[in-house]
Amino acid sequence: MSATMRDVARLAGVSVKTVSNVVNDFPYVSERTRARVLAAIAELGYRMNFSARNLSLGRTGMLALAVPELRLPYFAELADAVIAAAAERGYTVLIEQTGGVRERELAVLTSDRRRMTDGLIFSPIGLRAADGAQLDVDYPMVLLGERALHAGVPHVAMANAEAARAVAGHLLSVGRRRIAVVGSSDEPGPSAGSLRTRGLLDTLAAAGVTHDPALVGEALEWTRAAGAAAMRQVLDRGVEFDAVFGLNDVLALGAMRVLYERGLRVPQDVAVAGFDDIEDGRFSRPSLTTVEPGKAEIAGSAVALLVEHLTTTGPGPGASVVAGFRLHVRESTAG
Amino acid sequence: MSATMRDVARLAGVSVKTVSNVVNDFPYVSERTRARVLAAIAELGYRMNFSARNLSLGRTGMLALAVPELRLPYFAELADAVIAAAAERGYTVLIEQTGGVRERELAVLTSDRRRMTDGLIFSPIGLRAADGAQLDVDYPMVLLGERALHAGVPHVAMANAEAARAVAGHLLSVGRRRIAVVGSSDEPGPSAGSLRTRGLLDTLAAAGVTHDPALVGEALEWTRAAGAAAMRQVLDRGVEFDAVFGLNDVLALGAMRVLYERGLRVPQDVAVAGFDDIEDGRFSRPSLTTVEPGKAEIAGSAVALLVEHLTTTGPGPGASVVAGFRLHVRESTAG
DNA sequence: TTGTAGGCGTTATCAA
DNA sequence: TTGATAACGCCTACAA
Repeated sequence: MSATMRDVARLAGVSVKTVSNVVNDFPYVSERTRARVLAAIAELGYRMNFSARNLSLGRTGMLALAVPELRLPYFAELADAVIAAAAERGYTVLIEQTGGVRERELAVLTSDRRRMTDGLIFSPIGLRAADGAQLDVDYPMVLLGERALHAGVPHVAMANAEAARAVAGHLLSVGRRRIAVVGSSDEPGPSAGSLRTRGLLDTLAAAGVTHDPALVGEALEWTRAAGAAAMRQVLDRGVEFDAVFGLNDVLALGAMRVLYERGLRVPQDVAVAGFDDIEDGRFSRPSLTTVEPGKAEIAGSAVALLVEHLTTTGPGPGASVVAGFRLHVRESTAG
Repeated sequence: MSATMRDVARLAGVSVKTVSNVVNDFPYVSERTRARVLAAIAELGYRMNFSARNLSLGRTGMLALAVPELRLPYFAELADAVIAAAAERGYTVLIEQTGGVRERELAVLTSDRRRMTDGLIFSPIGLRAADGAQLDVDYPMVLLGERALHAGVPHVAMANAEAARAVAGHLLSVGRRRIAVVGSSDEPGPSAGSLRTRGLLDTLAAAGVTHDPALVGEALEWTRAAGAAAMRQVLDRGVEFDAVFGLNDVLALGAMRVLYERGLRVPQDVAVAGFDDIEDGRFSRPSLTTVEPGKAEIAGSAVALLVEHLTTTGPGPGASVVAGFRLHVRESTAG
C-alpha cells in the first residue's frame, strides 16, 4: 500500500491538515515544518490520491473532448491544440470518439464517462437541429460548430462561409468557372459542409457564374476514400469542370488522387482547394491550397469559455466566438 | 446537487447497499426491490459518482497511453486502436503526449496525471538504454517497443528488422541496388529506426550489395518535414540512388515530396518504400509501398497484457509479444 | 501557524 | 436477501 497523508503526518510529527497545506502550497506554513513535511514525503514516496481529492473537491480536473475520429488529421490536430490549452489551465483532457454518428454523439452527452469530467467540449457533426434540446445539459459544455444547433450553449465557430467565399474568390481569380464541390451531404441545416458550400455558391452567383448541380459530389463521411468516391461520382457524370473545392482537406486529397488516376493534371486541367490546412496538404503532390480555420484559436477559446463556465457559478451567457481564418495558396491552384 | 445513493435508497425505502447492489448488477436482489430501486433512480435522475467509487475501489478504470504526438498519423491510428481495445474490457484511455522527448517521457512515469490511471501503455522513443532503471515502476506498465530497453517490463514489439528485410528484399527484386535511408538518427541502441535500418542493411549484405554510408539521411524527428530535410541532405551530397527506404511513412512522404520538387520520378527514377501503413500513403501520388506493422494486434496485446497485469496480483512475468506484419506493394515501387 | 472533527459518495464486512 | 457501519484518503470548517 502506498503512503497516505496520515503516514506523512505521523512521520513528520504534524497533522494531516499541515501536510495538506504543504502539498497544496498554502501560505502560512513555517519553513521549518514545510521542510520536515517535504522530507517525510520524499522518504515515504508519498503521492496524492486523486480519487480522494476529487471526491472531496467535487471536481476531477478533467475536461472531455468529443470529436468524430482521432485518425482524421483535423481532429488530431485540434485535440493536440485543446490538450495544450487545457494544460495551461491545469486541466487534463479525456478524448471521446463519436464516429460522427448521431446516436453516439447523443450518447456522449449522458455517458458515464462524461461524469468523470468537469465539462465537455463537443464537436458534433451528426446531430440535427431537432436534437438541440438534448444539448440542454446540467453541466458546463462548449460547442464547436454552429450556433444554430442550440442557442444558449456557448460555442466556438469557424468562419465557414466567409472562408469559402475567399476560396471561391481565389478560384475565380485564377480563371476557374466550373467548380465541382466534393463532400456535400443531403443533411439540411447549418453544417460546416453546407455553410462552406453556400459560401462558394454565393460568391459564384455574385460573380454572375451559374453553378451546375451536376458538379456536386456527395460524401457521407469526410475521409480520403469518401472524397475519392465523390470525385468519381462527378467524373462519371461526364460534366466538365476546371476546379474542385473539397469541403475539407482529406476530401480534396482523395479527389486529387482520383484526378491523377484519371489522367487529369492539377492545377493545369483542374485546380483543387481544400479546407483545414492539415499537415498532409503541405507535402502532397501538388501541395494543396486550403484554409487554415484558426485551430489554435478555436481550441484556446473553447477551453477558456469552458473553464470560465466552470469557475463561475451558474450557466454562462451562451457566449459565442468566431475564429479568424487564413487562405493558403499553394501549387494545387497556382496559375 | 445531484442525487446520491442515499437519496435513492430513501426514496425506494431500502438501504444504500441495496442500491449499490442494483447499480452493480449484483445477484441476490429480489425482482421487487430491484424494480423499486430502478424506479427511484429514474425518478431522481441518479448518476453514479465516480470519484467516490474510485476511492472506494482503489482503482479508476482508466489506462494511460503515452505516445509522442497525436498528430503523427501512426500514433493517431494506434491510439484509436488502443481506445477500442480498452473499451472492450471496460477501460477508458487517457492519452498523454511526450513529444518523443526524453525528459517528458521520464516525466510521464512519475507524473500526477499518471496516478489517475490504473496502468500505463508506454511508447517511448527518446529514452536510452541507460534509462532502463527508471522503468522499474510500482504500477502496471506495458511497453510498446523493444525489449532491450528494460527486461522485466512486459512489452509488445513489432517485427522491425524482419519487416525491413522484407522491404529490402522487395526493392532488390524490382532491381534496385542503391537504396537511400531516410530518417536515421545517431542514437545508439535498439530503436525502431536502427532495427529497421539493420534489417535493410543485412538483406543488402546477404545479397552481396555494399551500402554507401552517404546514402543515409538523418532525421531528428519522424515527420514529413524531417523526411524532406533528410532527403535533401542525401540529394545534396550528389550520390546516386535508385530507391529510398523511409524509416516510416511520413518520412517517406516527405522524401517523395522532395524528389518531386527535384524532378525525380517515382518509381521510374527512384522507388520509395515506407513503414506503418498510414492512411495517407494509400492516397498519395504515387501511392506508397509500406509495411503494416500490426497496429490492431499491438493495441490488443498491449491492453490484454496490461489488464491481465492489473487483475492478477504481483508483477507479471515480463511477457513479450511480437506482432505480425504485412508488406503492401503499391505504386511507389511498382516495376 | 497548526490541530481536530466531520463529511464527500461508494463499497466491503458481517449480522440479521 | 437486506441493512448498519466502518473504511477509502483528502479537504474545509472551526478551534486552539
